[in-house]
Amino acid sequence: MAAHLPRTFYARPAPAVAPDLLGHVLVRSRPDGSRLRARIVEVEAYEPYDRASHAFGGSTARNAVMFGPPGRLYVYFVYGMHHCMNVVTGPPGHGSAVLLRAAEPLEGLEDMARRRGQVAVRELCRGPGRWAEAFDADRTLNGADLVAGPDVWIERGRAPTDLLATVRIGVTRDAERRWRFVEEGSRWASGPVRLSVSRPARRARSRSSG
DNA sequence: CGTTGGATTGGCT
DNA sequence: GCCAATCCAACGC
Repeated sequence: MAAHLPRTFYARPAPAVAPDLLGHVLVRSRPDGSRLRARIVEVEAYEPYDRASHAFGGSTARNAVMFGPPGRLYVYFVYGMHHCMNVVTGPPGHGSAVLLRAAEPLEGLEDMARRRGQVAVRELCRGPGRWAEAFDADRTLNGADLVAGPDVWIERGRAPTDLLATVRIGVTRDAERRWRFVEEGSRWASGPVRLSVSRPARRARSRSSG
């Protein structure tokens, strides 16, 4: 099997780990022996001195995993109905993490689609809430070890040719930090994948139905 | 294809 | 009480 990313990979600041995660593959082993696999194309970094982070203000019952050792999964519940998956980074006690926002589904697509409902393959893991649902991730997965645990891990994948750093999505405080990292041009991402929106090449007169 | 608002729980002030 | 690291359907053009 492909090599897991080692603990040292995660033991760095979130804004350093985040872009390095692009291209690697999140794997979840299912009880029946099958696997879910998806290639990471979009992530966001959160640091404890950053008011957008759950860790801002210190450790609580909800965010305690963020303050534990790096290389664990931090799963939280939001908006009363969605879960989001994060990778804990930095030295123990630091309180930083990388939000997993979007991925290209590689294996177990039928399993994902069963939970996601009748949606296009493109929609299976495009967005943190969608990806968590596709991977059947809830708070029972909170704290799972990605390095030594048997259930979920990250293996090496093909690095992107180019990546883009933009502002984070849905963030209102400390919103100016460009800590969202996305594989440039990826059709699997949940937000902008280009620096500027290019004007549609509309020659002469446009046709009625475009 | 863009924008808008509702859903619905729980964490923290 | 307030509002959130979101998603989706409904609308208007």
